[in-house]
Amino acid sequence: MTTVKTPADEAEARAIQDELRDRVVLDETGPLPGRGLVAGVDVAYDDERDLVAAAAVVLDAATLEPVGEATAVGHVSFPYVPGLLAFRELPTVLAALDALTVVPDLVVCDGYGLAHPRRFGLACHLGVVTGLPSMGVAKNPFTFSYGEPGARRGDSSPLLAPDGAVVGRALRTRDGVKPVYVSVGHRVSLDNACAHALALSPAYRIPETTRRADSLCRRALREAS
DNA sequence: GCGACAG
DNA sequence: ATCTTGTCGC
Repeated sequence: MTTVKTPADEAEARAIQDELRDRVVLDETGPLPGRGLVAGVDVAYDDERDLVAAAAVVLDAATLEPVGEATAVGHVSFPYVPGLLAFRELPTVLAALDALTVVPDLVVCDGYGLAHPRRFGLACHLGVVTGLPSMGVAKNPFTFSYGEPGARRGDSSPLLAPDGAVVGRALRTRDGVKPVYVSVGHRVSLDNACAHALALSPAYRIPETTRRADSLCRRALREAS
């Protein structure tokens, strides 16, 4: 059972990120696109009732057919603070991952990995505590900048931190549609992460993994007591 | 000091 | 994230 420490405050949360950051592995390429089992994770909130529902859905990367899924419901343990999203989402996400009966070869997160103020976003955190290769696909550029990529599916451009460092890639998954923002989490190369993101998005802007996880966690939240 | 800011 | 059905268009 993997878990995450719930910080008492924001300062402690940042300290935990600074401590865990060194454990991120960046010199592995990860599973090849279109091969193995890929999990998608997402969460839905009901702040009124103090509830969080997480879902993990595993797809066969070759066919995109689901081979496993699990959910978990918990209580909101941390407020939403940009840069500290992992402390809000991971406790319940890890519970859902633990409930899976299959072990994924890669986990796709709804958010960022290295594209983070301290280079330790949600996907890095998840990867480090589970040991699994992980990556992030976000719907918004957060505080990062990028040049508009070409208009065709598959076109991309570097996602840049304020200091000019490349922290990910703006990737067009559909012709003429706003790109998604891909960054490495743990034990995956940026090239492979982008190839996975593209292979997982044959019909919609968002990868099938997160689309499936999104609908599943919403259903779990509705059905939660 | 102020604003911006993944989900 | 969340409030939310049908509808316009390819």
